Formats: sequence, C-alpha cells, structure tokens
Amino acid sequence: MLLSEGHKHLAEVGFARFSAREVAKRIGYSIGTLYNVFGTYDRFLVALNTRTFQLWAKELRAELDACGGDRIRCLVESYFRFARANRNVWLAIYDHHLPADFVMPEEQDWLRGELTHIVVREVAAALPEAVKPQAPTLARSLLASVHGHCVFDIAGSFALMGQREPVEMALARVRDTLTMAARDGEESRAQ
Amino acid sequence: MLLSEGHKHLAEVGFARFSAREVAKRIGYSIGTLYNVFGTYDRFLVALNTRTFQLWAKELRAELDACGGDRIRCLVESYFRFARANRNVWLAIYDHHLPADFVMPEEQDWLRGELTHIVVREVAAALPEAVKPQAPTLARSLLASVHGHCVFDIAGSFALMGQREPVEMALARVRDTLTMAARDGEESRAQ
DNA sequence: GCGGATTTATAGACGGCGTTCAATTGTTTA
DNA sequence: TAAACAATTGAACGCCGTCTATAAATCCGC
Repeated sequence: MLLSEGHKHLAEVGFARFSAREVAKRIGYSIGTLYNVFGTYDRFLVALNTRTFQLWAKELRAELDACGGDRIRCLVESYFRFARANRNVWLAIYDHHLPADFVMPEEQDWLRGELTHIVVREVAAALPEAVKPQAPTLARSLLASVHGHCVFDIAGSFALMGQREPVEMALARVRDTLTMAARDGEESRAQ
Repeated sequence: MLLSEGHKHLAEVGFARFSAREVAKRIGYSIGTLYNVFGTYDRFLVALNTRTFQLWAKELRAELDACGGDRIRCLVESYFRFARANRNVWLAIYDHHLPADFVMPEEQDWLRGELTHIVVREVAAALPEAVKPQAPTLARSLLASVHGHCVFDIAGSFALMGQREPVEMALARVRDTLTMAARDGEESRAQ
C-alpha cells in the first residue's frame, strides 16, 4: 500500500517534489508509521525504485515476447518507450544517489541484474560464435550507449541541439558496434 | 561571490544536500538578498550549472591543446576526467530538472553549444570527406554514448556489474561508429 | 478469559528548507 | 538637507525528513 501509493505519487509529482509525508497522508497513515517501516527516506526511495525495475523488466520481457524479427531494435525501442511512458519514476532511478555508506538490499541488485541479463542474452544471440564470449561486456557497454541517448532525449538536450529521432540514432550506434564485432569474429576465424 | 561560494558549496555537499540558505549564510549575506538576485532556487542552480559548463569547456579546450595525436581518445578521456574530478557539480547538471515552463537564459544554451561545437569539430576532422556532413549528428550521438558510459561509471553501476575500464569501453564504441562511418564514406565514393 | 509482554501506530517537536514581504538601511538626486 | 529610489534584511509561512515518548493493538501462557 505504501509502495503502490508511493509509486503513484512519485509518478505524478516527480523526484524533486516527492515527499514521504505526502504519501503517508494520502493513504491515511501517520508519518511515523512510514518511518517505522522503511526507517529512512533513502530506503523508501530504494524500495520504490526497485518497484520501477520490476515493472521495467516485466514490460521488457513482454515486448520481447511480442517482438517480430528484429530483437535488437525491439530492445532499444523498449528502453525509450519505458522511459518516456514512465518519465518520473524512470528519472527517479538515476536522480536518487545513495550515500556512500549505504548498503543496498540484495533485492535491487538482483533486479537490476535481471534487466542486464536479458540484454546480455539478446546481444549474445546477435553475435557470431567467435565473439560470443564478449557478449556480457558488450551488452553493458551498449546499454550505456542507449541509456545516454535516452537521458539526452528525456532531458530535452537533443531537442535543444536540433537533433531528432534519438531512438534511431541509438539503434544505429548499437548496430555499428554489432557489425564491428561480427567483423572481428570473421577475422579471428580467418586466421 | 554568491556564484563562486555557491559552486564551492555545491562541490562539497552535492546536489541533494545543497542549500541556498547555507550559501548565503557562509558569505554573510541574508537569505533575502540571494533571492533578490536570483529570484528563485531554480535560477540560482541554473547559474551555478552554467558556471560548471564554463569550467568544463575551458578544461576540454586546454586538454585538446595539450593533446598529442589521438584527439578522439583525448575527448573521451577528458569527459570522464572532468566528471570524476568534479563529481558533485557535474552530477548537478543532470540532477537538476527544470520545470516545464522554465525559460532558459540564453547564456547556458550558448555554453552548452560551446561544448558540443568542440566535439563536432573534432568528429568532423576524424571523418573522411564523403561523410563529413554527418558530423554534427554523429557528434551528438557519440556524446550521448560517452555520456551514458560516464553516468554508469560515476553511479557505480559498472562496478556493480563487474565491468572495468569504462573509459576504454566508451572509446571503443566511438571508434566502432567512426570506423563504420568511414566505411560508408568509401562505399559512397566507390559508386 | 485475562493480564502482562511485545510489536505497531501515532502525532507532536525539532531543525532546516525555499519563498515572501514589510520594514529598514544605504545611496543618489534635486 | 530633504526627498526619491534602490538594496538589504530577517521574521514568518508552510513545507520537509527525522526522532521520540506515548498510546493502541496484538499475541501468548495461564
């Protein structure tokens, strides 16, 4: 209840205007109760962001299942679609910086890994046999590239720079790298 | 004075713990004075972030001037170096989301363009003649890719994923794209 | 069924925040 | 010097996250 209403509130007002007090008030709880449950504002936000990761992974799996041939395009488009459709909760994941001494509950680690693992699997499938071992590293790197495009898109930086079609740009960068990796694979086979 | 001390305070405590009140107190100003000058917290932060952009562009130019042969590597390394050396003020640029109705003073627009323009020039220099017109679009896309790697690096996501050498990874992605672009150039010449 | 123990919930208090504004101080001009 | 103007102030407001003493609810052995 605290989680679902909190997630709704976060989606409505965004990270900067989010308030744990307001969430408690909305569902008729006292502020003290919320703090008894989560202990601290940071931990509450971590729990909400974990919820976002769960939602994200679920949608990604669904879209991959419903995907036709081009699974790499599907991945990239899904990344942008989720961020755009869930702007505030998506941004909150990256706006919320944990204190250096914060120990993350395993829960979130595992779920972030879930998303990454999906991408690793798809990247591996797109690579020729000779370079498949590079898939984990390559997948994380491509994730970062797509993320960068998505951040600029959401923040409006691309619009300011007169750039359009950020999804296609991100996809093109991914294809560049996959093509180059495939070429490496051929060379190592030719030797 | 408000700007320099504010920038220092932001660098010390980071975006989340930053407070305009504290800045005013530190230099012996009243809180009211700060608000007469900047009008609002958002505008104060925009001014501080503009300062960060200025510093960033200055360092980038200096490092390019002192750069040996590999100017693309120099760009990527400089991006990471600035973000790492100025973690809090760099993060503040991306953590501070403006209200939708906010009209950005031209100042910051111009300075952001400054950084981009440097990158565009260097990317153009790295491209064969046939594809040089793509330089502006390509440069912004590569900026996004490097930014994505840098965000994950600063946030510690790469470390969590067991990934090392984010700078080299980002550089590799840039080279992938530049190589592919060069190949496109050759093909269009061959036709 | 009951009374003590233990968990859970409450709301008031605290200091700090961004923001506003009437009052004050300082500066220029006539 | 006196009046007009500009700059500065800090108390007041309603928020915030956090803590804590108190009250309510739940459980459990008898």
